[in-house]
Amino acid sequence: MVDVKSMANPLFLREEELRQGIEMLFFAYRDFTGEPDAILAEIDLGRAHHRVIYFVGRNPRITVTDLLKILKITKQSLSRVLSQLVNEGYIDQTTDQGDRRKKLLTLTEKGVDLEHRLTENQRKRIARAYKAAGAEAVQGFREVLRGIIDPNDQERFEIVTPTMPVQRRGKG
Amino acid sequence: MVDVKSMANPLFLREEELRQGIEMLFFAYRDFTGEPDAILAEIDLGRAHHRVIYFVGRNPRITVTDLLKILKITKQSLSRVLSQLVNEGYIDQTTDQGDRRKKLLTLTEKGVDLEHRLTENQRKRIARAYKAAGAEAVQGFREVLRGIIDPNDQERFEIVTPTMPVQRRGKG
DNA sequence: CTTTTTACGTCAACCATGTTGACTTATTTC
DNA sequence: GAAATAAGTCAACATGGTTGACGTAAAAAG
Repeated sequence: MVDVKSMANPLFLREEELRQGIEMLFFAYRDFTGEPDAILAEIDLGRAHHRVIYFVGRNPRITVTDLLKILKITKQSLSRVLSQLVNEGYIDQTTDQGDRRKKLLTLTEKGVDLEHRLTENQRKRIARAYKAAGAEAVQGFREVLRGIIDPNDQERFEIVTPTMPVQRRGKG
Repeated sequence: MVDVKSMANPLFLREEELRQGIEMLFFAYRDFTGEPDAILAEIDLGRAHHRVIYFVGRNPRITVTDLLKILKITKQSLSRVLSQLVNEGYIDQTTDQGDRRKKLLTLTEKGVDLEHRLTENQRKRIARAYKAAGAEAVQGFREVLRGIIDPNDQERFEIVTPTMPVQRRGKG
């Protein structure tokens, strides 16, 4: 009887483990976002611009409203960075011909280039971590992280069944 | 031959999977930090105060310098929130008797109370995700997240061998 | 066809939290 | 005694969020 709490809870939901989860998220996010900032600073842009460029790149022809839903910021706040990105030729705005109230946002070639430069570090960081941990750990990583996200946005990350079926232990 | 890239790379390090990793981190962190902000707003504090309270709670008698290393912000920036927290009775400062230059920071009872209120949501969120994903997924989550963190801080999260030994596949 | 709603934009003021730079005070270490 | 360390302070500034009010064009609803 070394650890009463863990005996009582087979999923190890001890305070300590939960706190480590909190902290790992903090450290991971801190380090994850740290690197692109140097590149951004050189061209007088900030982290907010990065987020916009990223999600426009990921969702070509996205509307302003939909972008706001992803970022969960106000339109006034978005406006500041978005208009800058349009003015400086990173993003194109076109009117939706089906609904002419909507403006569709797309990265220009210049925008795509910047996006790649910015996320290169992040992709490498993730790739390194994935490789070190192994495919099975990646699957667990995805499942837990998905569970942390608000239900609304969880759909974005359907659990992908691996190409080569992996036997799962526990409730499979 | 449906997916050439995944054939060539057994660890599924495809662009798409990496990007999903990037996005999941963004969404998880966004939602994770979202909830405590409401509580903080009521008592005229911000996220920065939360971070300080959290890490002082986790590291009683921590020095200012060590706290700065965790947060990776400037002392001027920390000073603003820290002095506020001391003034309002959330944190106690005592002089280290071994090295009287150092000031040791500890949560007061009031500070502990607030810390609990603030992290309650986050702990529940993590616990929910852990429970839904299962112990094995949690292990993978930890391994990957740890790999994302800068080497300097990885030591904080030694891989814990589970109470009940779990057989690992791959390089074990 | 008029009204209402939606999508988008804009001006203005404000706040939180980060930065750099310069300088001070104790205290400890060399 | 000099140098390094721990902490604090003042000032100016940048970024990126907020609320509130208001305007315009287009679509949807009545």
